[in-house]
Amino acid sequence: MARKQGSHAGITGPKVRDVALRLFARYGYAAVSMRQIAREVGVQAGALYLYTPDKQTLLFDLMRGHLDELLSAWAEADKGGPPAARLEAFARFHMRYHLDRPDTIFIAYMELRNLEPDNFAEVERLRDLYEASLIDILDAGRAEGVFQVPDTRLAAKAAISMLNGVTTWFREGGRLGQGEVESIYWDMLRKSVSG
Amino acid sequence: MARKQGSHAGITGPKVRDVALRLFARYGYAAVSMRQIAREVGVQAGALYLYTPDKQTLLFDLMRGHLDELLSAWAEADKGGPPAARLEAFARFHMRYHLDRPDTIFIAYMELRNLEPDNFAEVERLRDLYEASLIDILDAGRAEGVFQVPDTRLAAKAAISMLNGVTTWFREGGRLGQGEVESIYWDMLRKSVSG
DNA sequence: GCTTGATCTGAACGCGCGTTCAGTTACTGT
DNA sequence: ACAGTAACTGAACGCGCGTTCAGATCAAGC
Repeated sequence: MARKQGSHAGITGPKVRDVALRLFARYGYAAVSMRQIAREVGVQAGALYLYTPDKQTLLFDLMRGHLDELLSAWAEADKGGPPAARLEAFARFHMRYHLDRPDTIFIAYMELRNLEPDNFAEVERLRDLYEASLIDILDAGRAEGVFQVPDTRLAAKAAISMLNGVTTWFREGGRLGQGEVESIYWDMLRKSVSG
Repeated sequence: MARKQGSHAGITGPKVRDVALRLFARYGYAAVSMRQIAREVGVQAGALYLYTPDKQTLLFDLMRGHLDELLSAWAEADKGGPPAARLEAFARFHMRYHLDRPDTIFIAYMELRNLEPDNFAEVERLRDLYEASLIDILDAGRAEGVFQVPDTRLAAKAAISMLNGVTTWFREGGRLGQGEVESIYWDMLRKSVSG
């Protein structure tokens, strides 16, 4: 039997990506089988190949899609203004965006080594693009004298590492709310780049 | 044929762990097969089971061994003194220790999800122990008024995230030397917990 | 020189892997 | 009513997986 009712292409396609995202995040790309994905989608394994040419592309599409969205979301959120304000906006945007998409972010940082070289290069390019927007802010602030950092590229890496750290432990309903955590982290970041 | 010459137990055992460490770090636990490990060690797959009961235990032993060493290394490196000095010692120790063992650290942070529940709990316990030593320093500094942090547990997590970040990009022979990077990171950390 | 035990091989076990494809079903357009 | 096509099944392909184990080999102790 096939296709129990109605057209499914518009449903099954996204569902495949959703399920793959969740399973890859939980168990890791290498540990998840196509049959396992198919089972949770509710189809046989063969049907997955109507929506992706292979498993590797499935992973790559998830990563590139994430980075595309991240870049355009920040482009929209960036209101300009003085560097200090832009940095705060960046920090809060980054934490909020990441906390809202834990699975996506987990994959983006953990499954890099499972990308084939070409795919890895493209993902890295997009990541550098995002990092560059933070470096821009730090450069602008240093030029104005409001930030004191010996090396903005290094500071950008340190800042992103710190902000990313939130995603590894924060859980809704814990000791502190998301807003409090955001403020505390922002405060630490602010001081770290100031005199 | 078996055992070409001399006794090998003292050689093969550590070699298995070394190879497993390197391969797990490069390709991920799930993506590395026992046959692949055996090939690089120079034995047949069956021989590995003289040195580990199974693949999972091999991973767990690497992790627990790492954390045991980390804890005792810090216990030895911690010279006490005023909180600011202890924090600097911690930061520099942490970066140096991690940069010296990139493969070990990579596994310790990436393969947690591949640990069975009991093993995970033990690893988490040891990690919390290490984090607690940083929290102690921050608490002491706050009590003396030299650190201004609203939440020492949060600050400890933020600090460790930031310091860990170094390991994801630093390569010997790059734009900056290890000493410079250490100093810049320490400076950012120092400011982030100060008024 | 013989036995003992440590060390390792080589083959095998059942199983699941990613992927392909001929065939089947259910809907759509005419 | 019928053809066409989108969506999917179910079986199969060759292959590698983790693990076990009987047997081979060599070093050491008596």
